[in-house]
Amino acid sequence: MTEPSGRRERKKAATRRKIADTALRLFLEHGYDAVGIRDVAAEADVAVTTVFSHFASKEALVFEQDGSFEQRLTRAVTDRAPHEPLIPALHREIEALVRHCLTDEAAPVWRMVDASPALRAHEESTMLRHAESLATAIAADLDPPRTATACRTLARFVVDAYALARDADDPQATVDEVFHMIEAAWEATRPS
Amino acid sequence: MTEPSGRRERKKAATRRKIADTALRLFLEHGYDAVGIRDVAAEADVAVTTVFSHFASKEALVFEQDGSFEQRLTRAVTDRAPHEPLIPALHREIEALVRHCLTDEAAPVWRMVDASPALRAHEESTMLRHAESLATAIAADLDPPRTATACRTLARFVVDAYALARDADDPQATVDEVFHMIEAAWEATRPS
DNA sequence: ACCGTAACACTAACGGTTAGGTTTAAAAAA
DNA sequence: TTTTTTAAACCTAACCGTTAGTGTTACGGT
Repeated sequence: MTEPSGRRERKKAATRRKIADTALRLFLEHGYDAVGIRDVAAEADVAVTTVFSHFASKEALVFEQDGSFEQRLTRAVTDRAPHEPLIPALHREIEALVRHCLTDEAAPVWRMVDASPALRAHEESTMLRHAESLATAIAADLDPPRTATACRTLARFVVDAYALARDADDPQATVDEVFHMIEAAWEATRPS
Repeated sequence: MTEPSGRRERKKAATRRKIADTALRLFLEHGYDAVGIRDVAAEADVAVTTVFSHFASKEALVFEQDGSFEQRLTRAVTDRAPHEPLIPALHREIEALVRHCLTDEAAPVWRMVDASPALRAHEESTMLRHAESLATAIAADLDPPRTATACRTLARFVVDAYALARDADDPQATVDEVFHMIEAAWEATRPS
């Protein structure tokens, strides 16, 4: 059909990035609740409707490039070294993701998220969606297969590890401790 | 101070119940999204502001008597028979709670909740709040104490069991399977 | 009988979100 | 090139949940 070539797409992407950048800047400067969509639109020099044609909601402006999270989780399962056990691979990936949240670049955003109920709620439900796709990735990639329930449960436990570690005093240690429990839970699903 | 006696309180309770009943009826009849707060207020013959003086949000109209959930979870921990192990007590309670959701009375409401993103999001975040208070209840009531992280993790796993069972094909079996994993995870936290 | 106050009402607005219909400019067709 | 089509962005105006401001009523304590 339409070969993806050209100015139109570039302009669209530029508009999108301009909106997202402007929004994040304003949010961090003045606080998420203090900045309205109309403010974002004005500062980015676009119409309000344009904002919503690029982003489904105000919260989505904050989690702009969050497609990566789901990808990284599922790839940690599917792209791992042959015969590498599942849990350590997930352990490593969650640890990396948690560490990324503590970056100087990412930390202020997460502080903002934790401060806003709307943003927290949005994050929680996207986490659950991610857990679902992680569950299917796990189910698809299992040498001795497990129950669908076991896979779904593991997936939820894994995203729990992420969530728990993110607002723990010692995120690093928390990831390890939770994964120690996850490992045991997963062992218990071994078909005898 | 003011002894809680009399007509005023009765009238207030009556108004509250009338609003909640009307709202739930309209929601089930026409769908949650199709019914506005103004519709609820008109049908209950109260002002819109009165609705919000009794309920914090539109979603709260659906989860009217949901204070019981948190209580039942924490009481399953604190009020259990002396020396009864923790996990089976939680197992029984979650099983009972899940079974309650499948009641002819409660099932349509949950179908409605599952159909509405707003309601789902609301439920998810209240679940996480419940997990937090369950975690403190667990931490307070432990013969050989465990890490705060271990308690929080267990609490989240338990509410995961509830959530997973509620939209599983065989809720009963799912509760058992998830709790089998939880039991193993909890064993792994035993101080050696 | 009186007063304080809790419950409710009314109006008007704010902020996120969407629908309707128009303009602009890129892409494809002629 | 010129024409036609299409998709991005615009504007206006509204809808809906929610809240603030400001009464008004009637219950309860004195």
